[in-house]
Amino acid sequence: MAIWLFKTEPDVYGLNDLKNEANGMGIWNGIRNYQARNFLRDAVKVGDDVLIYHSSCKPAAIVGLAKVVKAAYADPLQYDGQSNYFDAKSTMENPRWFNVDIQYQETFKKPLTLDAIKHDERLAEMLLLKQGRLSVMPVTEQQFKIILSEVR
DNA sequence: GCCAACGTTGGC
DNA sequence: GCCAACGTTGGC
Repeated sequence: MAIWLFKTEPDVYGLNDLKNEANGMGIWNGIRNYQARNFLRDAVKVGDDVLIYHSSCKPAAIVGLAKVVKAAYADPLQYDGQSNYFDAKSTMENPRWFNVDIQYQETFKKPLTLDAIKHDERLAEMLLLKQGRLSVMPVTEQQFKIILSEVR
């Protein structure tokens, strides 16, 4: 089973929004970056752990945990001409963009800030630091253990 | 297929 | 709100 980090802006859809969904289950949509899309479509599986990271806020931090409850399916908004997520080049036969569904698990007692991650040499290899703009990325088992030991 | 222009992300 | 990094688009 794999571990992922999903970025989101809490002003748009944060960990609390997910928590407040029925059964804590929400749709992870709006991913419009090919590298992130490829992870979502090809590698994110039911049961995988998902660290939720809040970006564009103070402080940017890993704030909680969710798990995948539904693997990739085509994002209906890519066909909706009224939506910001509309993509004229998507077809029903060949969707470009995918969603997964995740379920709220936990809010960390001590969110792990970006600053703290930067200063923890054990986490220096995290893709979060290496590729700042990627919004869906894998996390190693070892990194996951270190992170959990810091936040609970 | 190169590369300049442009748009977006996201930390600060 | 600025701007660096970097992904995408489109002309050639």
